[in-house]
Amino acid sequence: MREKAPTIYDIAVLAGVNPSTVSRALSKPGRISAKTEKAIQDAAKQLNYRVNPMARALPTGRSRTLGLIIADITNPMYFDVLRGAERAAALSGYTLVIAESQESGEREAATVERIAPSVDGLILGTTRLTDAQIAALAETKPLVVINRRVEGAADVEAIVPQLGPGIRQALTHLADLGHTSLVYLSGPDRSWMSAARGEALAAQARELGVAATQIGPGVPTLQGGRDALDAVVASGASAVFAYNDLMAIGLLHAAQERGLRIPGRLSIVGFDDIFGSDFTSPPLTTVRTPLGLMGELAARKILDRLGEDPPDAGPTEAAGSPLATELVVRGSTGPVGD
Amino acid sequence: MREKAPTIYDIAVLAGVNPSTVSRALSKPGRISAKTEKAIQDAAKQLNYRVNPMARALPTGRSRTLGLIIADITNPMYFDVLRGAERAAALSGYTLVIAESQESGEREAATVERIAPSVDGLILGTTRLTDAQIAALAETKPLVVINRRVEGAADVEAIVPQLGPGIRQALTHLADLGHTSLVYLSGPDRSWMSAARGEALAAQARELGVAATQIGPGVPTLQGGRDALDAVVASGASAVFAYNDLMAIGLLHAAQERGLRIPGRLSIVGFDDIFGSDFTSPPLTTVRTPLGLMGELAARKILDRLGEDPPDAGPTEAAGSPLATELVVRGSTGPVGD
DNA sequence: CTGAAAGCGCTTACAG
DNA sequence: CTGAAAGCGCTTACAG
Repeated sequence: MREKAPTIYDIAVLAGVNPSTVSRALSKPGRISAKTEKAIQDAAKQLNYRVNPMARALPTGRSRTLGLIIADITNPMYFDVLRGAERAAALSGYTLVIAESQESGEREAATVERIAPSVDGLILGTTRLTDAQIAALAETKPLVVINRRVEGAADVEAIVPQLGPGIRQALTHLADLGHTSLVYLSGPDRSWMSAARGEALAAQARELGVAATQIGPGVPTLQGGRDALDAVVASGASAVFAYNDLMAIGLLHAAQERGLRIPGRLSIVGFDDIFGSDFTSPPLTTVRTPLGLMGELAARKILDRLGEDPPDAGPTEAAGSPLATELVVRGSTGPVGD
Repeated sequence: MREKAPTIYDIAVLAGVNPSTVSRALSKPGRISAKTEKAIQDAAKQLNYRVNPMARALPTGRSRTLGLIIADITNPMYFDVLRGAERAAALSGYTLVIAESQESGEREAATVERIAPSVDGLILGTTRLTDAQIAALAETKPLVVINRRVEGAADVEAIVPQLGPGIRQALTHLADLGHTSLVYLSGPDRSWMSAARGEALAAQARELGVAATQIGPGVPTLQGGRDALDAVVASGASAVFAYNDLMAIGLLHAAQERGLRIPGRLSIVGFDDIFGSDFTSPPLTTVRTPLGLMGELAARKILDRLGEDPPDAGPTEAAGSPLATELVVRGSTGPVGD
């Protein structure tokens, strides 16, 4: 029922040339005499030829495929990363393979084993692998990690947003509103990014002369945010930064259920600006992370290492500091004690 | 720097057998004498051998890869579909390739061209292809479409949720609250699912003796929901079903900004129960679509056609009617005129 | 510029 | 049960 697809041999017969010439004409146009090339193109069109990617992959060792591994596909943090990576890959004719590691280091290792052999490069979203494991993987093929820095592994590229600008803006915004003390509700202990946010916050708060304490660690979910309400209130701070938007939203809801006015009684700031963070009432003020760009950049770095030229200098490059965070002011922050 | 991976020839030498025996031992264990198999396994382990998926794909014509194509990766409707499909694929040792068609039929066709040759089966999320195009594709390899029915193409599997239960529950819920007239805010004209929801709603409303009108078409986004507020109010209905949650949430926000109490003045029901639909105040009442299951089922159907046995009879099968929708009652519906 | 040949790493009839 | 051989559909030195 399914008739077999035409091959370069069929084209060769039709165009009256050798199969190797067909291969050349199709894979590196321009290196062949114009008329031979045209005859081959015509024959290919006539036969409705499509190159067989598996057959091409064997001699070249390249599958033109990139892998993206994330802990939880439905974590909204990764929607934009996924989109950015997919678009960048598609622009270079690459295909994105995705796999979920489901929150466990062992599963992640198994997932990597499964995916790695068939991709030309790998992007690790939320990785729980050790630095050593990551470094070993990077020996094998181009590797980029997101939201984490790997020490002592020169060939592991890290895509980490620049926290400074967004945090500075947020702090200034709160100071302008009269806040003099704030608290950071941290995320998981093992989260590299949670620590980075806490440290950046503390450092800049010090500079601006506002008091900053830290509570946690918390689970990076809505429920984790809800659970932290008591501790947040107990901290006495008038403003809180949650590790991520999910926690911020959970906290917002819990606070409102207890009758605390937001932002009157408590100003809340999240991180990332995930989908849905503007659905709440009041909508969430948050430090936006350029997730889409991060995904795009991750894919581009791998493509560069694979020797693929950028399809064209998109608007991305134009931005001076593409990975800068920025404050998105919405309704969950306001004058202190309002 | 990157040393080349061991092959079955290396194993063959080490184990003192023919490469073809290695191939058999590795790809169909049990068909080989126990001790030879053990020797081969040991050698493979010692060399840290991994089968080369591209090399395996060439003679077999199977890449052990499934493709999922959706219009917009960041449409939350597809998060769970994606997850369900990825998990089902992973359970059978398959890998999921994903690609975005970006809302255009032509791009979708191009994307399909790019993906199809390297996958063993294809899942079409939001497809804009014509029935004829879909039928033609299905000649090539196993194909499943989601949220759409394709006429006259016996080999195209369609995964469509069962609208009846959820809609019946919603209608009963509203009737119990005293609502006697409702309006359906439809989605895009060309959306198969928008029409299906409208028809199911109209039919069941008739049965229950509640008046149902329809307005639209609308754009299936937050803004589309906002834009429909005037028309919804003008309809005079006390309750509105929006085509999807995004529109429902947009409508909710616009209504509140105009000072309409929700649900006092207007009860709002969405469809799908996407991520974030419980972030609003009041949280959204919605007809949940079993998106994750749909993705899982889509992948399973393809795997079945590829001759892969179900890894084990998971809880999924247990459910009598796995694709039934169900009402999730939250705060956006209430007594009429409250 | 193009042909003839070898090879990529597997799988699978075909023999024995 | 296992070996020897051919083949999957490409690519790429090597000649000419």
